[in-house]
Amino acid sequence: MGAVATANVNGIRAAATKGLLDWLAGTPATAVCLQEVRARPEELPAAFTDAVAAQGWHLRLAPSETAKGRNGVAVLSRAEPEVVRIGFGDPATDLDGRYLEVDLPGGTTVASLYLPKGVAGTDKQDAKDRFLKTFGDHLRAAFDRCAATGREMVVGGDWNLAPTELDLRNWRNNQRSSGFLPHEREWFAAVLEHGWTDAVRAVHPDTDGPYSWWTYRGRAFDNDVGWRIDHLLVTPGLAAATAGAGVDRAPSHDRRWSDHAAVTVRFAGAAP
Amino acid sequence: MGAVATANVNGIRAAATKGLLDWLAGTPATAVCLQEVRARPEELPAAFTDAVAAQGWHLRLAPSETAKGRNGVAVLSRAEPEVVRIGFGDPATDLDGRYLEVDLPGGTTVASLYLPKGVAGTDKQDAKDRFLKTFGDHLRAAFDRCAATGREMVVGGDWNLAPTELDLRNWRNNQRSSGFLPHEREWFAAVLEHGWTDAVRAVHPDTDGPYSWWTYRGRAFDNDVGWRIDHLLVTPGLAAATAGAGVDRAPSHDRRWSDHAAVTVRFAGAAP
DNA sequence: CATGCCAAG
DNA sequence: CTTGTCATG
Repeated sequence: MGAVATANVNGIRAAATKGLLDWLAGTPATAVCLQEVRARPEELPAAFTDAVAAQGWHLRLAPSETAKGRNGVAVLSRAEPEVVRIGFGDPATDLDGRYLEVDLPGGTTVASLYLPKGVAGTDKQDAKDRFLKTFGDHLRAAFDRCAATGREMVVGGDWNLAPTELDLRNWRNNQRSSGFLPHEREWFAAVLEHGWTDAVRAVHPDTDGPYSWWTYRGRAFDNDVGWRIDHLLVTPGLAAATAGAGVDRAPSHDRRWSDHAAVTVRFAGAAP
Repeated sequence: MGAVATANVNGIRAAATKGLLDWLAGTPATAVCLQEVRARPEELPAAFTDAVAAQGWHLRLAPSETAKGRNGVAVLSRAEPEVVRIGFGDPATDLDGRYLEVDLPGGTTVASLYLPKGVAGTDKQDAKDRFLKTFGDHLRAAFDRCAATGREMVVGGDWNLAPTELDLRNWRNNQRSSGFLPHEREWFAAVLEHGWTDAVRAVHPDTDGPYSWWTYRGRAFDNDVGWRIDHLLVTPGLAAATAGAGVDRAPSHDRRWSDHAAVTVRFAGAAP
């Protein structure tokens, strides 16, 4: 029995002052994927790294080497990682702090993903689309490798993409918004078609949401005007072992430590 | 009986959240010179301008037209100004939000000055030195005009200059620092020589300080490692009427609303 | 060490 | 609306 969580922390230094440590202390997860860490390891306050270590976490962090204070993904795990891989072999993005894989003891790989945010009709969307192309190839190859070797894998992250009409509050108004463009949804559908399982959607096949991101502007959080863009994709063995999945929506606006909420999947049995 | 104060607020919007309004409500001053307002009039929160008006102040603000969020001087007065003049006729600096004069009813002029900060040996020092030249001419001309017409005048501001060894804690270490360069001190001495009176120094001729600025770094405020760079210069009639002058040092580090403290001069009799 | 600006989200 | 950066103080 174990669990894996993912959370876009929107600046780990800010989140640390607003309750991230309390959340970490209480999560059932044995591995946590973080995105938008927005700090290099040496920029983390000692008080934070000390507290994380005291809670029994191992931290592996892939900051952006290309833009200070931007992006940055990490994996916290209760077990010490055996192998760490930064990027997925794409020279255009490997140093951007967007993808990190750790192999954990027991045959499970946990990956943290921060997929680029696009702006429809701009060069940012072009960059996102290029990432989707190369990352889609990586996801399929990783799936096949797991199938061949018997490993299990979780890819947790901010995918900056709502897969279906269930996954954002105002889908009709957002059909030309990046994150809900037809070709982005088709891309995600093809990933699932290859064999990956969207753990939260598998557990909640018909509900609106649960959303995982709400803009800080206006009353979006209080009115639950959100998007489900943070996903945990799992290989078939973990999909079969899934015992629950959902969003840890903060109890109140004042208790949020990010504009995203953490997403968690729990597994029955040994894994991971 | 009246009083005039000067304060570099280091961002009036930030100062407003930290106690500036309480200080304004309690000051005996009938006119207050502000520097580093760092906002245009339309950028001030309505709650702030409303509170200021409710306290009975008239606000005249000369923001920087050349750099957003920089400089900016203002005068608050209990009486409504009769005339407002921005700059002192120097095309190189008039639009920089560094100098404002208001003529108040009763024959008193109050000016708010934010003299450039220099960095010794750089073009910033060259700009400061050019300002000293043209502003020194203005000060002398204004003094002579007051003498000829019977007006009184107060020039309050951040002069970015400690006039003597009494005016900074570590003068030996700062002999090559901008703000304590020999030619800057000579410039100030020449201003006094022309007839202007440094009100605080006149009241406290022999004391170290009182300092009016302490860097936010380290424990400068708690250890009183400061500089006296905020001055109120007055014409002879007000110098003769001076009943007291000093620095309103905040009671604690936590109660400061700026890295500068307010400086106040009190007058006996009618003026201003 | 704090300000307001900025690009980004 | 919030993040971290930056230039400036």
